[in-house]
Amino acid sequence: MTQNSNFYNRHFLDHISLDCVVFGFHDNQLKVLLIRRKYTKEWALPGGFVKEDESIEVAATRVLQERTGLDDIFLKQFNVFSEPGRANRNPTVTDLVGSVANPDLEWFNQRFISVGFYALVDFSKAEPTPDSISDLCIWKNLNEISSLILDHNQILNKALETLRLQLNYQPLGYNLLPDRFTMPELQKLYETILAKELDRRNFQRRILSYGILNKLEERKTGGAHKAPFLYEFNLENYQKALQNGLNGGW
Amino acid sequence: MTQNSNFYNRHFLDHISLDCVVFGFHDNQLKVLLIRRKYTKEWALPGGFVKEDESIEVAATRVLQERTGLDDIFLKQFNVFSEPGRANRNPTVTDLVGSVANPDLEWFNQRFISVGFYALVDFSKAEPTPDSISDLCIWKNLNEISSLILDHNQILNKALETLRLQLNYQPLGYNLLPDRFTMPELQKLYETILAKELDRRNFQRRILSYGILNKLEERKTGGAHKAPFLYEFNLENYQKALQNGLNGGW
DNA sequence: AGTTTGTGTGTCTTGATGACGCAATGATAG
DNA sequence: CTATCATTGCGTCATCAAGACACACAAACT
Repeated sequence: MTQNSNFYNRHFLDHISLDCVVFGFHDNQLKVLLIRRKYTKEWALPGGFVKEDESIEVAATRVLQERTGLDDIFLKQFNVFSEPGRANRNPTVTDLVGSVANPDLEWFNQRFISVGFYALVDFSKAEPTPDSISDLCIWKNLNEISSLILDHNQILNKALETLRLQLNYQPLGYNLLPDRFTMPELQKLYETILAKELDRRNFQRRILSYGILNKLEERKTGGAHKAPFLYEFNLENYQKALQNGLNGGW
Repeated sequence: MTQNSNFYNRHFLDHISLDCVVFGFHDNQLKVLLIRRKYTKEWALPGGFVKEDESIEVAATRVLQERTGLDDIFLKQFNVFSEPGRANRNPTVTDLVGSVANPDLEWFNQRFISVGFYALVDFSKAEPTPDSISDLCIWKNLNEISSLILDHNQILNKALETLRLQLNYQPLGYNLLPDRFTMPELQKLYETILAKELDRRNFQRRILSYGILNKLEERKTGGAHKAPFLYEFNLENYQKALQNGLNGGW
């Protein structure tokens, strides 16, 4: 009985993979971390496999550490992708490495069931790093992402949909914005995720009513036009809001 | 390379299982479908494995068909449970079948990563049926469920938590109540899931404002006290509400 | 200095929500 | 047969959140 297989001398569970939709925010644009396969030059979500002694969350954390250099990433599993059809579209071994010299690489040809995670990271702190089968790992603007391998477009869309839902009962921004930020920046983040415009004044009133922000004395200098105030997240209340939800319907 | 193994002559993927938290509603009580292991007499959630040609959703549907006799069940995956510690607590083969006569049964001793589903079914239409390694399959009142095998208590709690969250932006009841029902019955369903009492009059106003109910002329006879009106779900609006959400925060 | 553009703050209205009142109904008890 | 009682139907009031919008202020550019 083989419970696992070798891949570059590491033990992974058969049939189980994970894919990460890593969101970042920069230049008022929502960005997603992508990797590019060495040989096919196709784009894909960063992903990985599960070691013998790892939970799938630990595995995802490890993968993200490798891809971004960051620990302590906000991570959430949101869906399992398991259509048998996924496997048909799996890259062949040669797609991945360009040769089949290593018999261990046949391991890639099995059917995979993939657990989707989405992650929120501070754009400025991440250092995108490709994995062994990729030659590029970079941020792409959400609206400039075209065709990804396999069902990765579907995974990305589902992640966005989930993020939008979560927005309704969870605070957001701490993991995506720098420590100090302006109200327009926070609003732009919301608008980008929701893909719609919000009223400036109503947005501010609502966000402030959650009590998750500290208003600073300082203003953002350097920009053209009137200098906006800087804010920071009130971590204590932010965590509370994450746990208890924001509005709570019933 | 073994991509799968035999178990009673059927091919399942290694390492992957699924567990279902099946909710039903009867006698103003929220109930969960449980099975009892033949040899250890321990209680567990109904579950199963994934065949070569199945998605995990199809596998869960098949399992639920076998356990309840029902097709077209409301089903939703809500979490993946993958702690390596789960495996340590896996039942031994002898726990499951009482002997190791069949070498295929060693298959159970591998590590499993389990996808959790919750299901909502019409209590009166389900016919609980045990699987091959169980001697009982019955409904248990939510508040009378004690210790389950492995991490099944944790799975159940997470399912409940998810259900409560969904309640905030999705209609609920069509899958759990008979075709025609009274307002107090619907309210009791909500109260049971939320584990708190709601104001009768405010509940009615709010539920009716969603436009997912048709009020019938008929009243429920037979009960002591004033006869309440009967309602049915407006399926068209109900489906719309499922898709678009109820309140929509932003 | 006036214009432009974005920001800070406030008002008005509408609608949803929570708390609660009261009359009507239908079985049951005396 | 009538009083009682629990439950239901329907309504009111106050509060608060949310959308639409007005106006003044600040910083840079012409």
